[in-house]
Amino acid sequence: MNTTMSDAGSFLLEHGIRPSYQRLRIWGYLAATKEHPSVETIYRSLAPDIPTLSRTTVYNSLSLFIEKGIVQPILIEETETRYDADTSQHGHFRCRVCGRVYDFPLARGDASGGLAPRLPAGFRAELVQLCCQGVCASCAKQA
Amino acid sequence: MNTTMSDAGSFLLEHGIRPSYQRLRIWGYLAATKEHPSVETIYRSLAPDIPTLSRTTVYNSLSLFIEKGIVQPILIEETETRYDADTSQHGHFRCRVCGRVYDFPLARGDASGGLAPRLPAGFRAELVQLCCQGVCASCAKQA
DNA sequence: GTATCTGCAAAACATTTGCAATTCT
DNA sequence: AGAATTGCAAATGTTTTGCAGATAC
Repeated sequence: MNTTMSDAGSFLLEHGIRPSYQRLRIWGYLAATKEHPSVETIYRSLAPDIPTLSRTTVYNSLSLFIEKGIVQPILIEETETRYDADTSQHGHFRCRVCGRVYDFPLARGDASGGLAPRLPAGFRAELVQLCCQGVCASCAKQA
Repeated sequence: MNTTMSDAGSFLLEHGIRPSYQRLRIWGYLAATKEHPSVETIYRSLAPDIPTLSRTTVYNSLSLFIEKGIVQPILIEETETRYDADTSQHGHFRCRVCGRVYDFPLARGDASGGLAPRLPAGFRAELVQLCCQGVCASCAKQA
């Protein structure tokens, strides 16, 4: 990705988010990584550079991003929520050895498979998530 | 389901779990419900009947059940983990209005769709979960 | 009699809330 | 000035841990 800070500003504005310095930095960090970081990871990555940053602001910003639809929370760990700036349809894989969370593409889904599950009549899904757990290629090699 | 207490005892034994009274009751409760209860729900349901029961024992028992593969934790709520005694392949739907978690069957999965996602080479999935969120039929009717 | 299991109390975390200080317009 | 935002401190709620007593084999 080749997103400059001012691009990010426009992007936030377009989604009804006032681009404060903290929000820009948090968004910038999240958009640039594929690590699916937790609040703690985001905080620790930015804090050295933004000494006054607080965890509360990270929580606040992420809640706002989720509400505005530009970030997706990933419930793949028992202990903490992870966040993903990629809101396109894809699956997540968590390695139980190293803890990393990977994206993976979904098989081209026909209406009945993939991520368009056949729900009972009257049920309307707004959000669908496919989460796997296992051992990643990198950790499997070392075993 | 038509599981008696002694059946449950054999079932636990077969899975390497010593069937203490508490474990029997917790397993019995979980196996009989489709509510996907949290620790708190299980505790509050059994405590009136087992006055000395502690949340710790509920946590301990569930951890053991998960380790032995007879219970699945469901990470579908941000606040608390829910548990399912049905370890067969199925999806979960959480209603954001009433909070209930429903099971739903998965579309017959061909190898590339359903719940057999195409992972990158070297990745081995041990657990796959499909979680949806939205509004259930019952809550949609009332709106 | 030795292992295991239970349950209380305290600790450890992640997350939320209240509020005062700060920043932006 | 007025509204939104930040960040500290305290509260909340879930889950874990240490340990002493109870229970099972």
